[in-house]
Amino acid sequence: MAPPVKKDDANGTSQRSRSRSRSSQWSRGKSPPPEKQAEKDTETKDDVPKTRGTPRAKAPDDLPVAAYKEKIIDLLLEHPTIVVVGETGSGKTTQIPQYLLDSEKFHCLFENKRGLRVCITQPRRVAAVAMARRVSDERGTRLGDVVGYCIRFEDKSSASTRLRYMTDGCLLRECLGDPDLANYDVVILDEAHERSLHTDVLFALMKRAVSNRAGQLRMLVTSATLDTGAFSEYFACPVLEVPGRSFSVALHYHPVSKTQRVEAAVNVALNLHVREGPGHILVFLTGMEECEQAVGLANSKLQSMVESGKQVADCLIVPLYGMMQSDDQRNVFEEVPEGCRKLVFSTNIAETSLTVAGVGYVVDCGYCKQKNFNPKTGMESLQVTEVSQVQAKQRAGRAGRTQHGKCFRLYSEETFNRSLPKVTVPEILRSNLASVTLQMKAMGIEDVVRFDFMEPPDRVRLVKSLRLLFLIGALDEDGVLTDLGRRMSQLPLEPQYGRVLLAAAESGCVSEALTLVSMLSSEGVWYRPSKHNADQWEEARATQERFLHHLGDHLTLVRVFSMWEDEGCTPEWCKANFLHFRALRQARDIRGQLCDQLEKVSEASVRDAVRAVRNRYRDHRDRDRGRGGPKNGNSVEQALLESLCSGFFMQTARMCGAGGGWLIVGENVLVKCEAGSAMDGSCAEWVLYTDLVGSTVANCMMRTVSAVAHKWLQPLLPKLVEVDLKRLVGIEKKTSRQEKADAPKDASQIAKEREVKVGSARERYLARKSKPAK
DNA sequence: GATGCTCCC
Repeated sequence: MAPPVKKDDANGTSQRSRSRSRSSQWSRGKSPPPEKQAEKDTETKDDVPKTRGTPRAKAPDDLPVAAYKEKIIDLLLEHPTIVVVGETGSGKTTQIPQYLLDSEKFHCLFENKRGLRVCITQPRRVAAVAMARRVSDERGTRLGDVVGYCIRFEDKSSASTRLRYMTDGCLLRECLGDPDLANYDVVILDEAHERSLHTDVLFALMKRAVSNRAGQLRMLVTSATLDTGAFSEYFACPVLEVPGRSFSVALHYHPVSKTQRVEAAVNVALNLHVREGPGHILVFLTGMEECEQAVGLANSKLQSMVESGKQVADCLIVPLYGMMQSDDQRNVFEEVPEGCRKLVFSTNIAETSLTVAGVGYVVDCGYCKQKNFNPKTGMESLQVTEVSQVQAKQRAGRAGRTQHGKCFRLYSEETFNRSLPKVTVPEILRSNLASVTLQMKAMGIEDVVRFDFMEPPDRVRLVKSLRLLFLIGALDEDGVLTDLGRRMSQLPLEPQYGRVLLAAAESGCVSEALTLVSMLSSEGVWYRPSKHNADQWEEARATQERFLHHLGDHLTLVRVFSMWEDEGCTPEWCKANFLHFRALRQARDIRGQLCDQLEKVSEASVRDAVRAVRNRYRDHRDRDRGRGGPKNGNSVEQALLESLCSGFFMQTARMCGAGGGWLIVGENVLVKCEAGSAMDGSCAEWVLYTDLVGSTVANCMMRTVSAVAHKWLQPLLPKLVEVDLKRLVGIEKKTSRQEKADAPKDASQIAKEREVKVGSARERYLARKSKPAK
């Protein structure tokens, strides 16, 4: 463990009485040291070889992976693809690329004489950067020279770069222009066990590329779990196991009912605190509310223990979750004085993304939240789900990084073995595939439905994504990529947003559309304090209400962004207005990138248009400040909403009855706006939404909603019934056998028509019903 | 009667 840093305590109060006040003071008040620290750079990657004390450029030569150096090279000489299983701390991410780079005999394998080029993918940006830094240090070179990295917004590599660390998403995008990856001789897909969406798609693309390149492209897949059957079967390749180097973790099972998990977790944690020796405590819960609740609970329980005269050591109690203010998040990683224990209540952010140093005890509630996209309804839900066995092991492993640890699972061993799924459902089976499908089409993969995925997504999911791409004009009726589609694929966006930008570029609102799409792409602009803090919660609600635009949430977002820019893009303004600075800054970065890329793919000149708007805005700034925006702004606002329709006309709904909600087009589903929406309580005839959220069809809500005019939708809506899925999927055209297969389609057509009739009958009924009630 | 785990281009 790192030596404890002397931290002077301004209060000078006694160790004993401090436990409560200190924790609250640390988690809020004192601002962090004024170092210019990038967000979330506190992360350390599991694989980084540990060096004690001051960092040392040389890699420790006792890394477990070192013993396998020759074996890895030989295997990779012999097989185009291999899988390496290495537990945390084996050094695989940093060392293997160097072994390849330094091996004479490995170089001989390749015909090209430009020098070996290796690409190593990571699921996370920070990891890609950290790994590149580390390896560059070890080799004593300048970052960006022999060793570099490439992540969104930042390419720190050059023509001389041999080892290129990058995010999986970046490599996927690179595949667009270069499907066989001619730029590389070796590709290493790291952290494959995480099964990120992009890595899963890369599996398939790489398999193809390896075969196309006939021996001149080698691939190495690394995974942390032992469950590699799926990998070796899919790639038909050997698996090499490298031992890890972490401490043992003793498992304890302590089943509690699902509803009591927060309180139980707090009790177990406090018990550990009172009884056990050194080592911080990390508790896994499902979300922000639970973490905040647990912090409150733990503080008050500890307080009453102290009051009842119990001997309790000092303890810093903090929450940790992604949406936390960055100062607060940083406090979690600060050193504590000797003798003081950290008790961290965290979401699964601490599972892989962030590492809290010095953890000796883990409490695992056995649940996590998982995002799920329902292709049938287009609904996104966030569900509390049982963790997988792999995830549970990952959580437990967090206790054994620096010492022998203990892990308390709030479920039985039987549950672990019988009920928990072995692995987490891969993202590709839970996600909206529109973007992935479009990219594959753009790479020339025609038959997406029968593509050789390692774990093929649902047919419904794939077909739905094709349908969506057809609706927005990215594919023609035979599923062939259109020119419009090619341009959309070039933009790092969900295809629907890409469609909106391209439409906006033609209709004079491109600057506003760039702002809107950037705000939508950046997550969580609104700061919503925990409900446990009622005053702050209400203050936030009231403050945010002032931004609302009467035409909806989309224009509200545009307004927020331009006001922020107008106020100098400061974090202070964000704080005062309950907005996430991080999100706005991210939106600004995205906006810049999109502006450049849209310029390349759009026929109109985007940069000029944006500049013109900025100048106009500057000239009129003082006069126009205030809620309405520019006087002639109405037309720009309408143009923006109209552009929005071209990407989202299938996500619109019509007012049903008086105040009864809206009925989604083409579906028989009644929906409302999410609370806090600008359209909540509105009686706009037609609304458009960019997200639909909820857990069941019965309680789904529109999120980010705007009023739209029917005349904008009218020309677009007929497309909804025009789509012929069979043609789209690419099933061969009319044969006699085919005609038979068409019969059920007619039946479904009839069913659909009936559905529409029932829908309108229901609508009339609801309208009647709500009238006398008024 | 109700709200947001985490990443990525």
